[in-house]
Amino acid sequence: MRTAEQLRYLILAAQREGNRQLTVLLSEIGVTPAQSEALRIIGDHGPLALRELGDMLVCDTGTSPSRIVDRLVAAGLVQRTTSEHDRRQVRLTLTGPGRDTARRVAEIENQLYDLLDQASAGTDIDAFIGFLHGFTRQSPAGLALANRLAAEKRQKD
Amino acid sequence: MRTAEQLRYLILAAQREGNRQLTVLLSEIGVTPAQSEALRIIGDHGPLALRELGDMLVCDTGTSPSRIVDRLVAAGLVQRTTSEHDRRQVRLTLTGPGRDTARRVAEIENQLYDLLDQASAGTDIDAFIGFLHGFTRQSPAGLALANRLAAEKRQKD
DNA sequence: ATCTAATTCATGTCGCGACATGTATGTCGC
DNA sequence: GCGACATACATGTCGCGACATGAATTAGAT
Repeated sequence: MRTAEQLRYLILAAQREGNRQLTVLLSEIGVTPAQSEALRIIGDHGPLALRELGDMLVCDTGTSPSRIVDRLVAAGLVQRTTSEHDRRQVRLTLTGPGRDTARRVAEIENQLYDLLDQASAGTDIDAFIGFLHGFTRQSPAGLALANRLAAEKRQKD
Repeated sequence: MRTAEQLRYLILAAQREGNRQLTVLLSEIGVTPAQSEALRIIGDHGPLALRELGDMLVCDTGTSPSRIVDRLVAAGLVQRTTSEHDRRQVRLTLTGPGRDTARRVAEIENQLYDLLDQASAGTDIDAFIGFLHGFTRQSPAGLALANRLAAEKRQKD
C-alpha cells in the first residue's frame, strides 16, 4: 500500500476514532460533537448570524447549519431571534442552560486534549500541523478553522 | 487554541477536504468514496462475506456494510450470492462492469495519491503515520486498516 | 419609485455512519 | 435429536454532511 494511501486511511481512522471517543463523553450531557462545536462557537463569539456561525464551523461547512441549530433550539440551549436591522438575519445566543452546557463541553474537550497531548508526546506535532494547514488551506473546512483562529485573536486584543 | 484542539480540527478538515476531492473525481464514474473502498476491497480480496468486507472497511466500521453493498448491487457492479456451505453467509464478487469500475477507481486513487505525495514532499510523513497508527490502534477503523494490510501481505506470499 | 441582483435562511434529497433490534441459520452441550 | 447459544445478515432510526432549490428580504442601479 502506498504511503499516501495509508496516510489517507489513517486520517480517516483518526477522525472516526476521535469522534467516537468524543461522542461517548458528550453523550453524558446530551449533545453530539457537531452540536458541541456550534454551542462553543456561539458561546465564545457572542450573538451570531447563521452565516457567521457557518463560517466558523469546521464540521458542516455547507451553506447552512440551520438544522444543527434547530436541534440546539429544540434542546433549549440556544435562542434564535430575528435581527432588527436585517430581518433576513438571525441572532443566535445561548440560553442559561446553554451557557452551562457550553462550560461542560469545554471541560470534556480539555479531557480529550489532555489525552491527545499524552499520546503525541515525543512526536513533532507542529510539523504535522503545518502540513495539514497547507493541505486544508483554501478548503471550506480549513477556512472555517482560520476564521475561528482569527476571531480568537481578535478577542484577545 | 490548544495545539491538541488545532490538531483535532485539522484532522477533521483534512478528512473532509480529501473526501471532497475524491468525491469530485469519483463522480465521473458514478461511485462515492465509501462505495469505491468496498469495490476495491472486493476486487482485491476475492469473494468475500459481508463480515469479511466489514472487517476491512475503514469507513462504515459498524456491523454491516449491507447498505453500501445494496447500492453496488443495484448499480450492477457487485454480485451477491448466498454461500453454499453456510447459508447465512453471502459471497460478494465483482461483475464485469464492477471489475472495470474498480480499475478506474484505482487510477483515480493514484492521481490523488500523487498529489498527496507532492503536497507532503519535505515533511516527515512516516512520523505522522507512526503517530496516527498508535492513536488508531485498537479502534475499529484502525483494526480495519490493519486487516487490509495483513491481507495485502498475505497476497504477496 | 421600480426593477434587478445579491444576501440570508429554510427545506428537500441522498448517502453515509453509528446504534439497536430482529430473523434466519449454524454450532455445541447434553 | 434437541434446546440454548452464537453467528451472519437485514432493517429501522437518528444525526449528520453535501448538494440543490426556493422564499423572504435587502441593496443597488436607473
